[in-house]
Amino acid sequence: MKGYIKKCPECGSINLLLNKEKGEVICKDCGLVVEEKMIDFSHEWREFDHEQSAKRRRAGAPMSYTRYDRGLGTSVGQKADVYQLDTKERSKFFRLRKWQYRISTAIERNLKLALAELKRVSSYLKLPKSVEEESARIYTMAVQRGLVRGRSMESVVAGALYAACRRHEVPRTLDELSEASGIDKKEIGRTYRFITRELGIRILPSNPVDYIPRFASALKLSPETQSKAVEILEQAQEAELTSGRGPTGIAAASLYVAALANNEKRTQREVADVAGVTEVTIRNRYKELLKELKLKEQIKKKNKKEI
DNA sequence: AAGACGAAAGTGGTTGA
DNA sequence: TCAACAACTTTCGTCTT
Repeated sequence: MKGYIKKCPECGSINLLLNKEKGEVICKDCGLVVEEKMIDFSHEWREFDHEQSAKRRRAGAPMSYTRYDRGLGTSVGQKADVYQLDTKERSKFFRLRKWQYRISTAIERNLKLALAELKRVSSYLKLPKSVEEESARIYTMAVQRGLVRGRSMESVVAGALYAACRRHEVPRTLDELSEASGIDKKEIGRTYRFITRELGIRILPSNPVDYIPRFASALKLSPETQSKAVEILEQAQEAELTSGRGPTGIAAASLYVAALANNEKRTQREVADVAGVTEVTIRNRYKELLKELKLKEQIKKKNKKEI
């Protein structure tokens, strides 16, 4: 968590002060609270045996970023007990409750809506829990830093999900995210780039291999073909055919070639569709693969054997 | 007729002055 | 901030099976 904040978003100062007690990061120069509600993960005690540990442990259910209040909400009590108080106390009570309500309506109402949307999209895409949690965390930070302003909530949610997928190496294409969330692909890409830049999240370029299993199963290709495709992909990476190219295109071309070599031919159109690229891109990658890896011979040999 | 192939023009994003 | 550029797409005509 600490690693995400490098400088003050307001004045750009790197002079940040961490206040552990309050769980806040404050900019020394302009006073902006850069991040709040941080968690201190450090132990302030040590335990030497099971009994001590049981005595000292005091945490409850795990906190989840997928709950808008992280499962730790507070609300000022219900009306029932108010009537034991005198008039003065009672008005104080109502004042407090009003404030509580106002505070929660600001950030938390947004979060509540956003996280509902996030869960919806995430379950639509059948994303693992860890990714959902990560994206919720990213979204929460984006809200705290005011990055949602001027952008639609949904697009930021989609961007956060995309980022979380990439970080956990379960890549989904922008097209899939777009279909699931109903946000324009370009918009998601823009928001994704914006929030990762602003939050200083480092994302490795996605590995084409991560796409293979999903594409292969969508095309109903055999496991042999799938591993063949991975093999081809590795050769391609050795030959430095992969850098700078769209990972989905490379994955698609490898699958196409592998299917061809294993007599499970799929049309370029079919492969292109599941990979979310065009036939032309597949052709280009395919051509490079043939040229650089001399796969032509391999395929010919294979065909001869079949005959 | 469908699929594969390639050329040409257009798009959105990155980079370097 | 703008122009050059690389990757990718769209579109379309031609060739192959």
